[in-house]
Amino acid sequence: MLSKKAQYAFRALTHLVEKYDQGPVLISDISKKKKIPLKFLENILLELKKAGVLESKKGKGGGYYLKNHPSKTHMANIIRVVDGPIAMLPCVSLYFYERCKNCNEQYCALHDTMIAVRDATLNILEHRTLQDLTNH
Amino acid sequence: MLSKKAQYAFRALTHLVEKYDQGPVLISDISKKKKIPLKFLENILLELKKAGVLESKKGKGGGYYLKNHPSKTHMANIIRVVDGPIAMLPCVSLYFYERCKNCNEQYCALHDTMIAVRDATLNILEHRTLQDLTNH
DNA sequence: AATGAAGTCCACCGGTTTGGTAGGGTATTG
DNA sequence: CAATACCCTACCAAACCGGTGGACTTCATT
Repeated sequence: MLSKKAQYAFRALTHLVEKYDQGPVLISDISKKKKIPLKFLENILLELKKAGVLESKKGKGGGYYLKNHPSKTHMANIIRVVDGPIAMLPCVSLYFYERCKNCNEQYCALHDTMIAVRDATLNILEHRTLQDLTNH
Repeated sequence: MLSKKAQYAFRALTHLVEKYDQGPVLISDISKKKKIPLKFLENILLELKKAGVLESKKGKGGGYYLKNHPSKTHMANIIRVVDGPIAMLPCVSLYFYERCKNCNEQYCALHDTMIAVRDATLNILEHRTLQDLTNH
């Protein structure tokens, strides 16, 4: 399940997509419009900035804005930044891989199933972008 | 990500599939063979029994065994019992549905993407069974 | 009926994560 | 230089996770 943080992130990003190319947006503005706790949102946006999804500008007239065109950022990317691995097991994760100490056996029974799940999931999440968040 | 509990569950079930039709298997036997903390395993097996996946027999010569043929129990079922929802959002979960209070909007942007992910995932997990755990 | 092997049940526990709050520091810009 | 707005640290309660302990039932066997 996506954490609340990730859901907040998507809501905030939706707002930023709507305001794309209209200059920086205040945290407090996003917070009010999308009803996200201000200080919590601050952390989320900062994290997204560090991950290269957002840019920010300080001082008067400052705020947050998308670094790239909405169509350039995959949903999978957002989830990874905020919630971590998408795969169901560390040993089948592409970005958070860890050797599976439990499957000492050369062949882990769950392995190929979980790879299949991962691929099916990524096939969707890596083809949908932030732009899709406002298509209606 | 699957919890350790779920991973233990699959390991234990693998053992029970191997011993299918050979009578009840001791918890302690599974614990040793699969290196799963005994008491923790106890909880897991009990949970699986309550969910109708396993049967047990008390007293001497007792133990746990699969209630149905391995090909009759889907992996999705196991995950739901042990870890809960498979879907990434409560509002797109089939078995743990909850109305999404955040998407007051008629149209939640994430909704259809997450439904697609859910369907792709279930398409795999509901077609693989416990029997697949030992195919090698 | 007594024994003892086995599952059942329930409470608890320490650590981590999650969701959230508070308050101040620091950099930028008008 | 002061207002603005980002940045950082610390803290907190509640839930969850992985795991343990101990008492209690049930049942086959003798």
